[in-house]
Amino acid sequence: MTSQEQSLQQLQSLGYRLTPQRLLVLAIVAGGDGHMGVDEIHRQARAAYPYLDLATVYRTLRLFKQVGVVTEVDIDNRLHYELTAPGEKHHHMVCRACHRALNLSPHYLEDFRDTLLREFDFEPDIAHFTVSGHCRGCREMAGANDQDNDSTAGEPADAAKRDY
Amino acid sequence: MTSQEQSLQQLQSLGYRLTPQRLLVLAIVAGGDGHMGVDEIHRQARAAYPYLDLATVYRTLRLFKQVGVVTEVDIDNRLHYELTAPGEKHHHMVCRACHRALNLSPHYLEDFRDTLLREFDFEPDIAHFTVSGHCRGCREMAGANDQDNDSTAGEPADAAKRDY
DNA sequence: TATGTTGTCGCAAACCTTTGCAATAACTGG
DNA sequence: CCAGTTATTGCAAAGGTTTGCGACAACATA
Repeated sequence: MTSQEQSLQQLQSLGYRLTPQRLLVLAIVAGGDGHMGVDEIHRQARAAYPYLDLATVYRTLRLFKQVGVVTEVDIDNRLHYELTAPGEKHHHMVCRACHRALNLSPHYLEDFRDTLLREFDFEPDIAHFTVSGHCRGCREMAGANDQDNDSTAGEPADAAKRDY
Repeated sequence: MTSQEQSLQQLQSLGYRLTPQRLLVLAIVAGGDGHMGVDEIHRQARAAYPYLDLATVYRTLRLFKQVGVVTEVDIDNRLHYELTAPGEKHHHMVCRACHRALNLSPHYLEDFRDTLLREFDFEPDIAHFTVSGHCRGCREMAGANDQDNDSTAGEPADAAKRDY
């Protein structure tokens, strides 16, 4: 049984229905390499099934996330999704300057999770954990920038103070 | 010199202008207890200055965040802000079920930050760090729920599978 | 296969947040 | 104190995401 079939069976066993829309979205996310934007998923889905609504894509992906089939990554305030590969799970570090997403092994979060659970009875949602910050390249480029550079621009190299 | 005056002077020294709108928003955030929603800030601001636009409130808060004057907290996909109290800095754990925000001492994040910096040259944006998950009360209520319960409902206690 | 139940879809509208733009106001230098 | 520069505002519109609702379709049962 493939990973996709497992996901479908899991959905069904939880009482969710297997609709063509869901099969389609799952196939597309599984077919893409790495995280895909919602609009891209929608565009590809429309190619096969033109009536599929964007709202349905959002709902489907939200459901998939909830059952663990996909992992959600917030990149520059836009939702992206990738298949949750069992055995290759990872979290993400997203650079706020260049908006690239780097993978982060779960290993780095285990201690943190354990601490929160032990100290506060708080179970962090590490499954869809994303750390935002600045990657090496963009940090070098920005030079001796203080602490909280929140440049939302598309490209780095514009550390000017205008247009906050 | 009060903390607010310091903030204002910092803004000015960075080349930003001191406008009545900014003074007002700062005063309101400073006056509130804990994090405030944008709409609430806007509502209070309007009482004093009816023409103040919501977009200005957003822009002002974004600027304040960027300079470190306020801390941003994402609660249930809505932005909230609180004054960054020097010496009492803290991060947040936000429960996805009851949407309450708990404070988290920076101490718990230092190791994590150091590791990311050392291993990946990635500087996490811990200043506005928020961990989402489930708090004690909601975990007890949900019982033996598996892993990723993403109930977006307003109140707990409805762990039914409908309305994903 | 026919029928009932109810989860899901498409559509439209709402929500929160951001952005483009011309008019305005804060700061600078004279 | 006046004029020039340019950051900032208000407004309107867009952008990404969510939601209400009636029609529809997936699943179960017989």
